[in-house]
Amino acid sequence: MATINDVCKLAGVSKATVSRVINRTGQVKESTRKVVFDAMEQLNFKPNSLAQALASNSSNSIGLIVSTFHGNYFGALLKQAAMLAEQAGKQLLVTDGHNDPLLEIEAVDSLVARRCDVIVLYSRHMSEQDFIALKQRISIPIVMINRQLQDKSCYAVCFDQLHATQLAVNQLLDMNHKQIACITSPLDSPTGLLRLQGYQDCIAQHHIPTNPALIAEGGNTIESGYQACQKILLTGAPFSALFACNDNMAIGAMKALTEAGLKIPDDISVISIDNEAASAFLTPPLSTVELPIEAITDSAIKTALALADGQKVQAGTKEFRGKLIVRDSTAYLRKK
Amino acid sequence: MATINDVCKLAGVSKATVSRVINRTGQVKESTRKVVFDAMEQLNFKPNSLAQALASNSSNSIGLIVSTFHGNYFGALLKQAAMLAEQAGKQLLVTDGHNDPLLEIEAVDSLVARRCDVIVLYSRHMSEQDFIALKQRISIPIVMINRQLQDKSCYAVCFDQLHATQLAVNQLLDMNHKQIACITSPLDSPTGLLRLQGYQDCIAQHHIPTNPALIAEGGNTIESGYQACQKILLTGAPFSALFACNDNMAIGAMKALTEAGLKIPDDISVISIDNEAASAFLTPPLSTVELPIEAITDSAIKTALALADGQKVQAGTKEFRGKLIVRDSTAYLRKK
DNA sequence: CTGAAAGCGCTTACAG
DNA sequence: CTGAAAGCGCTTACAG
Repeated sequence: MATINDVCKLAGVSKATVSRVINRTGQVKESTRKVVFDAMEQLNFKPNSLAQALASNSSNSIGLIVSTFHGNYFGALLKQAAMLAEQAGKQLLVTDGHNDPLLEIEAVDSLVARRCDVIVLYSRHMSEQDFIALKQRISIPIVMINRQLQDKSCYAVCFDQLHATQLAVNQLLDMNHKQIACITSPLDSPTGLLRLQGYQDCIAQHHIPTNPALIAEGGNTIESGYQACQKILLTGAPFSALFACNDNMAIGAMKALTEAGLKIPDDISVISIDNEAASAFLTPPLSTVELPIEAITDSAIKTALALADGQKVQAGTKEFRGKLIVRDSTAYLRKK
Repeated sequence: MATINDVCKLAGVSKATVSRVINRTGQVKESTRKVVFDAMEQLNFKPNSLAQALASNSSNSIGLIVSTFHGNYFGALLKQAAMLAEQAGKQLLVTDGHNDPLLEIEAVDSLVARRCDVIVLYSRHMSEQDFIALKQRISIPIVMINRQLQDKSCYAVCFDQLHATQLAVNQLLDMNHKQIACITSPLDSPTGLLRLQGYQDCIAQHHIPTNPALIAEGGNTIESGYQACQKILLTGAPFSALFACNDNMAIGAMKALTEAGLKIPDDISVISIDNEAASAFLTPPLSTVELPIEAITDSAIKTALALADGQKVQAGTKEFRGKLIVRDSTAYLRKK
């Protein structure tokens, strides 16, 4: 692979000059620019970005850690992030955090070793304490996605989980449902806990006692929603509506309900959170809460870009709100 | 950020020695190893992988270009690739090719600039000619996913598209369907063309004339499947079965059929290709062909790893076959 | 077992 | 407008 020295020889100029034409920096006479350019073409020369990064002390890249590569949710996030990074002329280095706080830290370290200009971390499980420690340890700015942080000196963006949950559950309550089942997200994560809490708060505000038989923990997958719903059905506890903490679990639950001979929404109303692409095309179409995944990604990446650029950025957590989308899986409770 | 020189000073040894303990290479007395190790700990030193790559002339990374970050399909591929790369102790550099041959070439060049040890390219649109030219131009080994290449000196893995299509369409034919509609993938890609051809071949083999009114081009999305199906319905041409070239389009089509008052599978059988996670949970569950996405990724990455390692690898295209999964969206044609 | 020195492929003051 | 030289943070023969 041709190096800058090969170009120098062929063009008969110094490395400094070649560097200037590569980077369009400083003054270069048009005629010598052309000579250098032709030499680069002829040798099929591509500057080694590792060497550039080392010499200029800037890798011109932003590191992104996602919880998992799986699913439409992170697909949308990655797509948006890649687009913004490209627009800004930055490399995007993407890493899989494997949904595990320890592996997330490893992922961050690998990004640190590659000297990213800034790191964006989407974490479901890392404790705030660990995050702060991490932030102190590395000397690269880091922005967190998906978490409401107490520490106001951190950069973070997240969804208003309680609000999203309220939108969903209140919709059921407004339709006169009293006996509302809930399939939760994994309860070892802050998001899972917040959504469960939101559900419980809404129920409590309407002076409805919580019924543990109507709550089952899921794993965010279709299959887990199916199983959790079967578990609730098995208790025999009556309910007229179901709130699933994400669309995938709602899809699984709808299957379990249908198999149990229940009609949606005639017998059971179903609502959830996410607005996956498939949700509008289910039978019946799923009522859900859309989360502004593009907007949150935008905010995180733009903050990161500004930080990488050395700009002063307002610290703290920015919160984004979801939007209720009512479709045909929810209906008013019929008087019996 | 601490450098190797800081560690040298603190530990009172030379760079060579520090390098040896970092890389566990050569002999180092246990006592000095410990001194160096402690110094690294104390300084929170992480070797700069850019400098390592430059000095050792190996970036220890494999570059991967996907057609798009969107969707479960590439999510599964990325997840698998990330796992294998990690196991092998390699960095995985992922880039978005934006489903466009020109941007794919740009993506490859950016990976070349980063001096990946090997590149894996998933391309839907790049012509074989362009690929060969690309391969010649860069001096890094490259393996192609998703394409059957004529040139036997290239490394490639792909699905047997004709076979997958036959599995689906023959299932319909075996169930006595004669009038079979088809929603194609985009016809500007080899995969789209192959699947259409497979459909046409099967029909022809059963001496059934092709009816252009029963064929509509889709865009691989749910929405496009919905629209394509409406278009077919509008022609008024009778059909008892529908083959959609992927699950997403089948989901959209099922919606359109249901809205038109048709029952699946009583009035219309539906089958497709992909076996998305949601497909088993639709009403009715979707018959489809599962493609071994993990296996193909495995093969591509392992080939890449061997190439990066300088091993001799058998060139040519490896082909993988899908598996028919019959569920309830298909039924025997009822005699009328 | 350890160190001095050259080198990886660039960038960037500094001088002219 | 251009070049010589130092330096980025490492690795790797080579010598001892």
